[in-house]
Amino acid sequence: MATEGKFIKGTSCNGCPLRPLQVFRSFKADELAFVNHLKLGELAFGSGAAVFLEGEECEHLFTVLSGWGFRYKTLDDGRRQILNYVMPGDLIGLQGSLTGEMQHSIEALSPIRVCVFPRSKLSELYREYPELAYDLTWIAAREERMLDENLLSIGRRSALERAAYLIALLYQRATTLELFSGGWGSIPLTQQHVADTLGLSIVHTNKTLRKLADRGLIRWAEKGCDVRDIDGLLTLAGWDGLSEPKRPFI
Amino acid sequence: MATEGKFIKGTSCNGCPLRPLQVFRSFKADELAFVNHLKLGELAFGSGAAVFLEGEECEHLFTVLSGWGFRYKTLDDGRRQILNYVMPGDLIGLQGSLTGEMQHSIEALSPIRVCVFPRSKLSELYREYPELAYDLTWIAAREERMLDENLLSIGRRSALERAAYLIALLYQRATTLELFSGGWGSIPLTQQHVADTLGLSIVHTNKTLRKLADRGLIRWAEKGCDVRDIDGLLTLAGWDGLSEPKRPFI
DNA sequence: CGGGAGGTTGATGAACCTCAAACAATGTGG
DNA sequence: CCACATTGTTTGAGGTTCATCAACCTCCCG
Repeated sequence: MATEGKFIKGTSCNGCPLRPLQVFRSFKADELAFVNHLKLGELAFGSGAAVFLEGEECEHLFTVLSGWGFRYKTLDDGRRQILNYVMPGDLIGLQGSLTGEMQHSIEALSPIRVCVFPRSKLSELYREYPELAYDLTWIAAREERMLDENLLSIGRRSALERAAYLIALLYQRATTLELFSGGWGSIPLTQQHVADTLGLSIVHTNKTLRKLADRGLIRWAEKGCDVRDIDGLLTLAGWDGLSEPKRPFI
Repeated sequence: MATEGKFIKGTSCNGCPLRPLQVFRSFKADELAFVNHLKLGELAFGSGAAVFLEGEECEHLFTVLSGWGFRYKTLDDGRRQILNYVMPGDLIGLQGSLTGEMQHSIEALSPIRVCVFPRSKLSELYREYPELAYDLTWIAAREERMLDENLLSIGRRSALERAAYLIALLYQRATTLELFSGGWGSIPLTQQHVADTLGLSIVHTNKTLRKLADRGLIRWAEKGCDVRDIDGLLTLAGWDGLSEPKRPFI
């Protein structure tokens, strides 16, 4: 896999698949026009492709249009920590655009399409569209909130609670985005990904997931995970669940 | 302790203790005037005071002027995770200002003074001062970067490496702010704080810190920690150290 | 003088990691 | 078509790391 992204030029924001979704706020006409003006085109990555690599210069900002990915960092000896997952509507590369160099990597979990913006036009955005600028800050703050939750989970929850929290979170995020609507869909993960998210070894992750499956909370499918009992997961994790009101995206 | 904050009205930005520091970018005259216009006054908290509590409505933004504090979250049964430390120049309450309700708590580690801004004037800032707006996003992205590092540490480093990383980080952040200039200063922590940051029990934290001390890397002082060998800590943690160019603050 | 907060230490067991092996599913080249 | 490699999952054995419990100690303060 790990294919380079394929570039698709000149697609308009009018047919954006995100815009109809309930979760996202609607744009005013001039904002939409401006975002359309920002947009360079789209990129498509195959499953397993590197969207960004740590240390790279970052000329572009991406908004995910479809597909799953994950952000991660590694230590020198190869130990990997997954920081968060990226899903449709998420903005990626903002950190890099502000500081010049990416401090983390991003990899596609499934085939993924992103919308491409040049970072050179960011200052124009800040000057001309204060509400979009506010949205950017809001988006950064949302990411921060997710990281806070994640840190709490890894630092203070047991392996079983952690796994329950992770799967419940991914399930709810995906549900809000209507990714599972119309029948079925699995969370496209390997147990290695789960392990690297929870800070556990793959062996212990396997045994932990088995416990969740034995309790009827999840089912491990071919290349992924199905949720069987979301309330059970939430209870086990001691978590209230996701509350996301209408939110901005760019 | 845990005293309520004492409010001090009408202090100007001209005498701001942060402005002379090398780390911070300088303001243009009109920006400075605007920030001064934003500023309501200052608040002083005693050591151990609650600056913010999770779930609170958040009317104000604070910029730390002096002192140390920490951000944390807790699970229902009381387990606590420290997410990050706040030091002079850090903006706190941004998350809450954007989403209405604080998702984490902040407590003072030492006596702390903060600068108070009303969140109601944020929209004015975004409309009139795009560069300050950009700075706000930048600041949010910086916090995100620190959380990424933290997550990597807790998820994938051993207890000893984690402790080394934490102390090295705090030491370097403090050094950049010239907090230890002119002789001596310790990082004002208890071992309970270290434990809640690293996701360890207090007993094991104690044994881990003892190992660092036995190796001559740190010295545990009365109510705090002195760094003896910063390079040793960095090597042990497998970390390059902090690289912070001039950065914005509000 | 007593009490509380913070630090230190040892014993014991649980949680988790590493090593090792095996299995199923899938794809590849001959 | 089969032999073979690859990727992902599963399981057991044995060892390390870490948590919990229980003391005890020091320092500081009322």
